[in-house]
Amino acid sequence: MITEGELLDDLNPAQREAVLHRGSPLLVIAGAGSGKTRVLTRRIAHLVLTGETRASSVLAITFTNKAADEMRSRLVNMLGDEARYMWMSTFHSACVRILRTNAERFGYSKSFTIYDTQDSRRLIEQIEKELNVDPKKIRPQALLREIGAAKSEMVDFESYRDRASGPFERTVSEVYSQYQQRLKQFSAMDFDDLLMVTVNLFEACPDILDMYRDRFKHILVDEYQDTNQVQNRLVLMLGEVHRNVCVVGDADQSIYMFRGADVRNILEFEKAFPDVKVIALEQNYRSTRNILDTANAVISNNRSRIPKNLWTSSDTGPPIFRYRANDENDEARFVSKEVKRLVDQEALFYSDMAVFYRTNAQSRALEEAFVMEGIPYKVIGSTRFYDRREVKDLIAYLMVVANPADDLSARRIINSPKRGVGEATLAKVVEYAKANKINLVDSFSYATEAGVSKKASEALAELASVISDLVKMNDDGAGPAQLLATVLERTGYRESIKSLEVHEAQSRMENIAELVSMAGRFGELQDMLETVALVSDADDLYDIEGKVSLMTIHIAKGLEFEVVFMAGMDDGVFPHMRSIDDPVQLEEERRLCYVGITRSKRWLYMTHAWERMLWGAYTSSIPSRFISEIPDELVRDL
DNA sequence: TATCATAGTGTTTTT
DNA sequence: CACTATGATA
Repeated sequence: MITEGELLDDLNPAQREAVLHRGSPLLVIAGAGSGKTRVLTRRIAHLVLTGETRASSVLAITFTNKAADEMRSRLVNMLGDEARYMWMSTFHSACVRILRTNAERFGYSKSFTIYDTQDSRRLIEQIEKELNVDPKKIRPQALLREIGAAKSEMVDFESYRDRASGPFERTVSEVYSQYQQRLKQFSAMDFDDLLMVTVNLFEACPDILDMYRDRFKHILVDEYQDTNQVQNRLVLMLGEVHRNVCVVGDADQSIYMFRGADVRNILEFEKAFPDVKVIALEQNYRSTRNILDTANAVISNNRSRIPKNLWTSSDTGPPIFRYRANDENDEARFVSKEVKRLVDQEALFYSDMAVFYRTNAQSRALEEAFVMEGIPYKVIGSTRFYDRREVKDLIAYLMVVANPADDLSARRIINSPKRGVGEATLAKVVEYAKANKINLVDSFSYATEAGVSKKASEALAELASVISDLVKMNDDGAGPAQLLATVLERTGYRESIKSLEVHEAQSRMENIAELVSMAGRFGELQDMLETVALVSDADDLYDIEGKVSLMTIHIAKGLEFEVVFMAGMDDGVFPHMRSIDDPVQLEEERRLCYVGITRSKRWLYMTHAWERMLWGAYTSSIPSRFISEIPDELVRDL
């Protein structure tokens, strides 16, 4: 176990102050690379080590599950097993935990289902059709976005209805209301509900709120600049009594406005707690001076910004390298050659390097070039493993087993694998379920009564019997892996894949195998489904050993690399077209650029292409304005 | 009902 | 271009 001295020894005065401060709320303004994670970890360790707080009274919120796991394992190293009792997770995971414990108090089943964005979109599209709204004219995504925005400001569908004006908002209002009713009926919640419903729960049941307020003696939140209003509300609610709230953030790294994040929460925090202690961490330990100067030069172009002076005592380092490529293939070739050269001449490892881009689509050309050069790489993010068709299909079976009220998942499995159930059959069972007020899954056994053809009703009866067996197995304690194996065999899912094209079949089987092996790590179905619903792209960061990492800049937040390539530095790509004529959004793009630059410890490359394949046609572009914001003397052309 | 071909349509970023 | 939605045909 670590000693108190060791905890504080290698900290600078500001960091130490942040670790030691007591007695009032604390706001740590932490510049990029200033050691905020270290401060957060040490602060928690110090609280527990000195006996001031028990680990189980600590609530620490991070941006990703991965970050939470890392912090927890560091704390376990410092404090021993007691650290395992800390609440350390994302807002979403913490809320799920609270909601599961108290679900019955507000009319949801304890085994409520969590819908991801894709599920929500499907449900909304379904509702649009029922309401005779053309999903082509008003895209489900647009509705979901609007509904999500409302939820992140805690506007429920009743209040939305009251304030709706104009045709669009009235449509949204109708869909929103239907959507919520349906979610409730299915005992399901979407991402935004997890947060909003928790706040509602606390408001409706003061005794529950008091319980958690009392329990969490210390609350710590990382990446505060990326919290939205509901999250802010949760923190303020929970922290109100003990007031031992410590939040860490950097307004210059706020890059999730589009998701409802509100930098003003940092200011709100100061307003909510007038006696707040503010500590600024301004020494950067990560990057060379050239990189820091570059970052500072770029970000200083943001007008709505509180100036800050991030400094470093490290060496000047290499200049920023710029390459002007003919097209995206030339750009990718340059990057791959340079990666090779750095490995050969600078004795760097592949895992020291990362390539960042603005949009996932840009990874393609890079991947091709890497394959060509034989460079090992890993694309982080892009299509989530759990979003793959076959994976979602199989998980839908498990979701129905865990929560039979989940009609959306029932709809998904009704004809996958294909069992001769089409639109007509679906309509009949849906109608039957509605008329008899039963779950859609339960209607499968009454297909004949519902007027379904003999062939289809036989298929549905068989499906119903498989599901009831699965439910029984689950009750008897069979693990998720065993359930999956049963689904694969009994439903003919495995068999159905054989009819696919060889390459496709192989890739699907691989994914299924991975899913089954992942399921094997869980004893409880519910645990598995929860993990599946809440893991993010960024949580996928294992397995980069010996590989170059490719990712969007958003995912790169919080990471650092010896060498960073920022590809696609073209006006229109980055900053993105849709942000260019809105000053507010342009500033967010610039912060994103700042985040990218500050990920680099030593080498930074920016590449741009004069021509780029876009929507199947070559489009010409000019270098990103962000490049021209870097002082010339820091840049070297290659 | 399934399958195939064709048309149309859309691409930011994600817990 | 790549994906999906739609519609004609078996």
